[in-house]
Amino acid sequence: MSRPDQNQLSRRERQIMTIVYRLGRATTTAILAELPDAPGNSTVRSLLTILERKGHLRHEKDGRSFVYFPSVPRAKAGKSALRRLCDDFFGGSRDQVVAALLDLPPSQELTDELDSLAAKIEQARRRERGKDDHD
Amino acid sequence: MSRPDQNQLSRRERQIMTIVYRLGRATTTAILAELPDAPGNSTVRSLLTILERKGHLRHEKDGRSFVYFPSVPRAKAGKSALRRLCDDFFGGSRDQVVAALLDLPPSQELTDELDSLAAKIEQARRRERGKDDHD
DNA sequence: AACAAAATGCGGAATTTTTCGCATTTACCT
DNA sequence: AGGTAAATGCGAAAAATTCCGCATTTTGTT
Repeated sequence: MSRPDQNQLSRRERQIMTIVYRLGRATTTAILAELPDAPGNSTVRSLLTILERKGHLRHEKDGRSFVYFPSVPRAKAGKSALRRLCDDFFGGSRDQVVAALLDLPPSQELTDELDSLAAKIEQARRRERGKDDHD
Repeated sequence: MSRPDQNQLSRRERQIMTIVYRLGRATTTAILAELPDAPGNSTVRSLLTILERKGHLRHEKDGRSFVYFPSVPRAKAGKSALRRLCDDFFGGSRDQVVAALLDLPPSQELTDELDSLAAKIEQARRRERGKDDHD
């Protein structure tokens, strides 16, 4: 019924998390540059501090600036996000997600990806035949 | 650089939009029931009104209550969300999204879906071979 | 048509977010 | 080592969000 996800974050917090995930690691300045309706530098730092206190971000020192990165690795977070998206917009059907994915932006490399994709399907199939449960 | 999406929504607004998308259509009460840390009934109505004014929701009257639904159809919104998720968490690679999707929560029906899925891939493949651009 | 139950609309209070300036600390360069 | 530009930390104001009570309207029922 409830959702432990980032839906608890405030607007700015969320925007920042998104940017950090997209970038992988980022300094205040880099984030500032990506932020819509960019606020002042201090503002961003405040938010970063808050996000860190809340446990969503961590940071390392690089030279004289802080470099922030998600405390939950991107792959994992992406998976959660995907699960949510799947539930919220596609009735939980991975099937439909893939369908949507396939006709998303018909780009150059899609064709190439298709092969790799088919291979993955096949692989998953085999894997699925092997066992019945896990997380 | 900027993002026109729902990242502009406030926390509650977003939570509500999510619920409405998941449910398709919903009354104040239904939404209230799904909302984490459920506030009062009036509160939800306020938010709904705001979301409607902002153009994210619409409503019809059913009996004596309002039934809200997204002004942007679920399929379309889902696609946008998917594109974003793809960019933010998977470096824009649909490939990786599918990979993540496949080893998400290996459930009962996954196996069945796999077939349908493979078929879709094949279909997309053919479609892709046929033409070079569209939207 | 009168009543009761259920919904809506509104206005403003309480809380959270968001913002920034300014003092202080830190790393790089000469 | 000293100077300086660049970063950080903090505290508090401004703005936005969130919340709700109460009056009013609407619908179903008797």
